[in-house]
Amino acid sequence: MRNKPVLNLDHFIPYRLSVLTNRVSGAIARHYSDRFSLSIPEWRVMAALGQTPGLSARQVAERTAMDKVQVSRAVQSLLEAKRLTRGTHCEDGRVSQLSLSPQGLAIYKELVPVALELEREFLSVLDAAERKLLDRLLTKLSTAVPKS
Amino acid sequence: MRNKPVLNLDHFIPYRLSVLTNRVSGAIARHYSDRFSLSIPEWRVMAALGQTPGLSARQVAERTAMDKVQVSRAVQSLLEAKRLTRGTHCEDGRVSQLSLSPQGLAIYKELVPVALELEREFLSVLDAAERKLLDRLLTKLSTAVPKS
DNA sequence: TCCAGATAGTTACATATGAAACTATCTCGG
DNA sequence: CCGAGATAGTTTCATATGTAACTATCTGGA
Repeated sequence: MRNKPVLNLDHFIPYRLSVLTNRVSGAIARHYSDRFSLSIPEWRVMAALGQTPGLSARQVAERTAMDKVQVSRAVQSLLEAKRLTRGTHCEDGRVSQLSLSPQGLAIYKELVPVALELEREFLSVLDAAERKLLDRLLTKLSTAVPKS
Repeated sequence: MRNKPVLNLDHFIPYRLSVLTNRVSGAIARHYSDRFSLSIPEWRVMAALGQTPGLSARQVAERTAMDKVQVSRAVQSLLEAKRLTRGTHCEDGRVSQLSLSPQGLAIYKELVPVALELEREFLSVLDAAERKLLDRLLTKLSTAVPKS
């Protein structure tokens, strides 16, 4: 006698991951959108360029796991807000070179501590060993899903 | 001498969670959208009702962490596709009673094993102890983020 | 040198989404 | 019994997003 197969959402890991992630991202996004009206893609682009200035749009896309259209749009609105500068690679006219402008850098410097503090709060329910473990589990799991 | 604050995305847990989650959700979504052209919200509604028939829209929203507009739209398109039935609560005319139709149930029964298999694959890089740990960490972390 | 791909980035279009306003129904105090 | 909220669910509207088509530039082989 086969009983009907059931999927209990409360125990389904992909679902739980999704709910948790959306809440965390939402909470962080609220901070920087309130303060600087930055969208999530915009903030990601800024974070990538704050870490590594001079990246091309494609490189930003790779590092942030965004697609190139998203990056293109975020770059455009950041340029309009004068939070980014864009040059062209000297040897390849297709490639852009993006960096934070002074204004962009100022925002970045103000937001980084906020982001880190929110992460700290979020992780505060875990002790040091658990945090290390979480890091390790995320690394392992990331290898298990296809990049695209 | 203060150096500039840096946020390394590769070590920023909220960001890593987000990338991982989007890849996992995307991989799962591809399966059921290819096979039955179900959107993510639609599948979530079906999963909730497969587990607990007769829920109201609000209850579905609570259980799936979706907002009521999303649920309303998903329900509407599922009704059009005859994958759901809707009645009205006998004592409160505002409240709907949603269940999977026979067609909906057939789809649900076909997709549940697929979802579980994808979860199994996803978790296959972890051993049993690590899986238990992941479960525990997710539970703990979920208590650390505000519901809305 | 020239042209058939490849690649970087943008644009256009159709669809998805979220916030706020709206409708319908219910509840409760007077 | 009636009217001021509360609640369930829908609709509207403005914006965000993904896919596919497009432009511009580069590369490598004939």
